Amino acid sequence: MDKLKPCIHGKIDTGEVDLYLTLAVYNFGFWFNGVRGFVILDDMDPVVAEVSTSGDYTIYSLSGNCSSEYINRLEWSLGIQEDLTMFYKLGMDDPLLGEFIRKYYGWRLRSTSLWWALIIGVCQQNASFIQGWRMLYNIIRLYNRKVLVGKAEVLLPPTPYDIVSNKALLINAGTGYRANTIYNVAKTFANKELDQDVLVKSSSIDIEEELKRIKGIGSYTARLSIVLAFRKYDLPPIDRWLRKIISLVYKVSLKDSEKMWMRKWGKWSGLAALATTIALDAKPLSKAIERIKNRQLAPIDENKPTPLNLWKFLK
DNA sequence: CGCGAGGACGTCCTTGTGTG
DNA sequence: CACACAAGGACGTCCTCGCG
Repeated sequence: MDKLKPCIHGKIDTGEVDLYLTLAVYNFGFWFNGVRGFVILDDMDPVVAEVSTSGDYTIYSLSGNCSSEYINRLEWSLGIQEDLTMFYKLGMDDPLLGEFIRKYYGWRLRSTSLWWALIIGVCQQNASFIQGWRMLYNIIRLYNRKVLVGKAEVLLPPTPYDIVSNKALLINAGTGYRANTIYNVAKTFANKELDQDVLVKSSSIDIEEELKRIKGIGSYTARLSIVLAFRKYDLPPIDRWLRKIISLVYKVSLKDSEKMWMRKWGKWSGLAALATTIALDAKPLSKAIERIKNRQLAPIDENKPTPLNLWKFLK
């Protein structure tokens, strides 16, 4: 097992960002325990930051040296510098997201590598929220890639090479037909046909088209991974669930839902889409509609997995 | 010929029904 | 009441078909 050595200590000036929320949402127990999180800054040549909810951090790398660029990357991953003023302004009185935005204004999306973002997207296909995250959990557990961060063993997502050389584990992870798509994605990365650092310079529209060339990656998956990996929010990943909800809340046809959403949220459309899943605890459609009717538009911590408390269940 | 609508597909979860 | 099992629901992508 690779041993990572500490290279930079520091404290994040969090401003209005709530690191608890930011680390908790859509996370696993092995990466967040309620007070400290591990943020993977490089999942190929492993670089991992250990971050406390108060902002103290240590960055670890193989060599024990690392450029201060990694501090930027950590802050970027946690959305520290992201100015959401306009997003809040747009959403403050929104019938769907208003309450969430008022109560959870400290939340920031936690970004991932494009590689892992695509896997997240594929696992959400044709699956309920918990089903998809269980697949991701299984993938990480089965490939069991670990590094030593200080004294702690930390799991990392498998690399594209791990997956290309052992496709069978994907099937065991309960990914079903998605195994083929994940394998296709892995091959694309392993063959260097996809490069996050190159793509980042393109527009969302062009990135989406590029990603859709991979068989099994459609519009939803491409857009979700653009949101997660690039913090570009202008193209919203809208699934059946959100389409129905939009049509209900804003009284538009299913067909016009996406147009309506983009008109309302503009360049924040993708972030708003993700926020909606958190606000409604990613409940299946029928339950989500009930929640909207009862005006329960902020997360409720029941004893069941939700985006916000997932880390308490999948450890 | 290009485009969009809509069906097929596939997997696991939830809900409902029946059994002991 | 506990459990097993069946049926239906939740979903995104791909492909076909028919329309303009």
